[in-house]
Amino acid sequence: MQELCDPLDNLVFLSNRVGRLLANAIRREADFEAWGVKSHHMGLLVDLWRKDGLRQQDLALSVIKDKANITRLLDHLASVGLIERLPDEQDKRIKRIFLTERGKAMQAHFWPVAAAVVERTAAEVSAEDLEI
Amino acid sequence: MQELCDPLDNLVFLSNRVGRLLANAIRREADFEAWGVKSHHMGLLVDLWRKDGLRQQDLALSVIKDKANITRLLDHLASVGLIERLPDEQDKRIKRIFLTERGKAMQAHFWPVAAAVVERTAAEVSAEDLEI
DNA sequence: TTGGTTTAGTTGCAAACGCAACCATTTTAC
DNA sequence: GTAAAATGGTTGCGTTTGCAACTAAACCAA
Repeated sequence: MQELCDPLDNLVFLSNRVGRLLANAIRREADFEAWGVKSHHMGLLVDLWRKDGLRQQDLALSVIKDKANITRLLDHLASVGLIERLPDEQDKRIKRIFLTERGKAMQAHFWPVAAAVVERTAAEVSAEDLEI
Repeated sequence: MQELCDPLDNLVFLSNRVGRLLANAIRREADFEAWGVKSHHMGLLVDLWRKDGLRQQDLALSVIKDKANITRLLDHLASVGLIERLPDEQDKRIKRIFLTERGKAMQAHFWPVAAAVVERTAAEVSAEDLEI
């Protein structure tokens, strides 16, 4: 049993740790609260910065939060003027999420800081990675 | 800017996805609810299965939840007889967390199922991994 | 020693979360 | 075509979560 499990839970364990190390470090150094958002919203924003015009359902899958939460988080992001919901032309059920100018401005300010943090943690990560 | 960011947020993105893919798959196939715990407790248990006798603070760091939550989650795990808190001899502030026999029994039942799931997802993971 | 700072754990409270039920729209099957 | 099933999004509700304030114990400095 031990032989099977070690690499496996290492994988789970590591992937959790990496994401959280980064999240914590970034939270410390980049103050996204100045933009009117909290840490809960960052996952959504990062997704949108990667790819604009997603459906709420896409975001739910990628961030792995309930679609009900996505609704509420997007309500907030819209209220602080970072995103807007535009109806899909072909499918009237769908609302596509787009960054506003303010949303893109935030990305421009936020990205470099986050990048620096990740680069700094990259060393430890790859070190641990090699063990596996 | 774009050159810097792509590999970096891929890392964040991937590590999130991997952990959650696994978590979801395992939840579907191994019913830990039969042991009186919910998904929220699993991270804690996995940590303890890796290493017994940790402090609550250690668990908080590793699971990256608030230490207040660790207290509450451990309250529950203790109430269903999976763990016990023993005071540290040298430092009276510290409570060390140990698995009970029942806690170890759960590990024995749970590990093989989780292992199978992870092995099955390992293929996609390493595929995505190569992109980075 | 004493007094101030740090660390471990607990409790209160507001916010975020997952689940389920719901409405609207689209797709599938007959 | 129409009825049934599936999909996208919203709302309600009970639980979990993070933050802040707190107690107790250990550490450090004068």
